[in-house]
Amino acid sequence: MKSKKATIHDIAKKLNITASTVSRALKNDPRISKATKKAVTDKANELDYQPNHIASALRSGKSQLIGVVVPIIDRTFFSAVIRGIEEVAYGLNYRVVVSQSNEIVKHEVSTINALLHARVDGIIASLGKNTRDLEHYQNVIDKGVPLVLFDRTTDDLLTNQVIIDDYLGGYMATEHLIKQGYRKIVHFTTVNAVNIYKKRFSGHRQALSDYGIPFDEDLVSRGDMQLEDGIQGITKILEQGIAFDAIFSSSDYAAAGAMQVLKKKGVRIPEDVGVVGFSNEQFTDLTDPPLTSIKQFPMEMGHVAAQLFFDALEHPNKKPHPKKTVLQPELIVRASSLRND
Amino acid sequence: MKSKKATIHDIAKKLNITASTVSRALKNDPRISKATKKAVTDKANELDYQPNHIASALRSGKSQLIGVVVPIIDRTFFSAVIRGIEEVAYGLNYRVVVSQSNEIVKHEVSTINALLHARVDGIIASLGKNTRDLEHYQNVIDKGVPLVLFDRTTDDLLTNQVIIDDYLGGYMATEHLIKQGYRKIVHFTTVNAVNIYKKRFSGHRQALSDYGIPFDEDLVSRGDMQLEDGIQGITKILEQGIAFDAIFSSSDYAAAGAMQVLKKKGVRIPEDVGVVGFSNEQFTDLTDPPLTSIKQFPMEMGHVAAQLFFDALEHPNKKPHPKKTVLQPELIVRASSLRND
DNA sequence: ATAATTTGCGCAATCGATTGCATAAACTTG
DNA sequence: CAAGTTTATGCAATCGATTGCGCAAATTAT
Repeated sequence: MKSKKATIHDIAKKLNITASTVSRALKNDPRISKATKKAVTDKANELDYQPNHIASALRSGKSQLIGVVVPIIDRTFFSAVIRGIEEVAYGLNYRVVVSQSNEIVKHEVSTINALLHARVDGIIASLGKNTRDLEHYQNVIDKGVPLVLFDRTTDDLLTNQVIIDDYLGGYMATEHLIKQGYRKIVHFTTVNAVNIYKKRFSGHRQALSDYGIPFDEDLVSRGDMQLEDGIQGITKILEQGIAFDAIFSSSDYAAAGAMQVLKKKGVRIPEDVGVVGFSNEQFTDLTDPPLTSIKQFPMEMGHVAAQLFFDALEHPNKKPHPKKTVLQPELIVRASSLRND
Repeated sequence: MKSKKATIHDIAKKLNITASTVSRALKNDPRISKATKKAVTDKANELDYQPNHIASALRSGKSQLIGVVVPIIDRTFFSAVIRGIEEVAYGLNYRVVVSQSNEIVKHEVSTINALLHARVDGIIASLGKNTRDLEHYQNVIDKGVPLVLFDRTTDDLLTNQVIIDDYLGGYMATEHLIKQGYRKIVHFTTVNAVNIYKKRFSGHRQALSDYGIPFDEDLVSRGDMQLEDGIQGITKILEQGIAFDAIFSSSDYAAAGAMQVLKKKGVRIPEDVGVVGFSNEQFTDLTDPPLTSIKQFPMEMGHVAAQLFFDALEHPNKKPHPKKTVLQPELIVRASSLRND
């Protein structure tokens, strides 16, 4: 009940030695005799001694905390990355503080500042969709706090990054559709120029070009990549009477929205129109038909991000050469794009 | 670049006063003159002073950290609860440390201990499916650390809880099916006796009873509530030739699995079989047909959990009367259970 | 046996912020 | 004007762990 937590001073008092000796004994300092070490560790166990992280954090200036900032937590992708980070961090006795920016720049800024304020030892983050001004991140770097960006990153900051090869993902998706015999491929992308979507778009165009299919701007639909945007995007294209036989959406959500519309109109998937999404969200197995998508290995991304973070932590001076790790995506073929002809 | 963080001592030195005065001035202590206060706050701004949380944590014994333990982070439900907790916590200048137990008891135990070790000011948790032994949680209570349980809770611990009325949810789901004219309702529940699933089951039976429908144990399928369990569960029932015209699954995932099997067999949903899930996961809009489900208001649950936490924090002695807040679920009707006859 | 090392441990300061107690100065009151 | 109050601030300890420096005792070398 009222058992106050034991400190090194309590141990010291019981053994008639000083706290310094206890501290050294616990840290296995060679200057302390074996006998004393044993006495100390025994007594520590007896008193259920737990070192006070806060005290050592104050002394060492390290909080053993990593701040993680994501746009939104309830996406399979981001929560899996977080899990990946946690796995590495916990093994090294670090805790993870998760914050969401909710895609709102103001939140992102204030959450970054709050984390600095809380003296986290570093920050691992993915940029919000609308983040243009990078001052708050530059501020992190300037303060010498290790920063790792993942997935939604930027090359305008001199810092470590982990990304997947979005260009390749876009290429694979489109190539797959072409090989299945689709030719007039609608592409869903964003209005704002987020890096990852731009790259997927590039990959898409390159695949078209490589297979001798002319690129048609009319087939590009721009929106916010949500379910609703997929619905509206495809509806508009149908209304305009633009002919198409496939959709490559840079988001699974928009793809799902488009499928709903198409099915309602009696368009058969994949017979009449093939559909490929991006991210391999959990629900891609559950749509009808199941949605072909690009898998991104988010757990692994989390592992790498954490490793880059700990590397940076160990070499606080090594700023000149930020590392950029690129992971390979994988095409997961499901029924929505499998035409058997 | 090399700007060391300013401390109250730096401010004090520049103003030729002591750190005590600075500290008091910043905390708006009435004993300090207005002139001094202004000088201090001005200088603090000038030096970009940020109070060191770690130092005050050491002094006050408070870390301004809430540990949150969930079985798994990438479920809409849990991540929304976390967001709800964050919203309240951030407003009160608290940070949230999120940990996943991954439904593994050993992880749950070690993560709880790690959080205590990290001196969090309290813990908000949801029990793992396989958690029987509650010693690690009892330990939290015994140490006087505020503990709030949500959703997957237990009455075997004397602590605050937030739950939704799972009994009512089960009742509403079944009543809805009955009102739509379904009579032979399969129920998916767990093998292990997790509270929430037991209550949904009770509600289900009560609804049957209230509408004069005999309960049939053959219609109950027990599994782990994942997609795969839904597939296997319904497959087995079909193989056994047990007649049924509806499914009430205590999990959206299992419901989705069952729907896949039924559609493959040519069973029409909702004409031949009506389906209702539970949790209102994001994908329930995306299945074909969209899945009727029970919405749980997870953000609100997070809010309440955080409030209970802060209440407990303010009244560390008030142990005798743990509060139990029960939230009302809501039936979200979609096409999977709408029979138009 | 004395000098030179090594071994084992204590002292005291430090990390920043906080706070009970003391004190000097300014002001009020009789 | 002396005594009592109030006002504004300083002093020093505290929270717990860590660490450079120093010093005795034990051990080894000469």
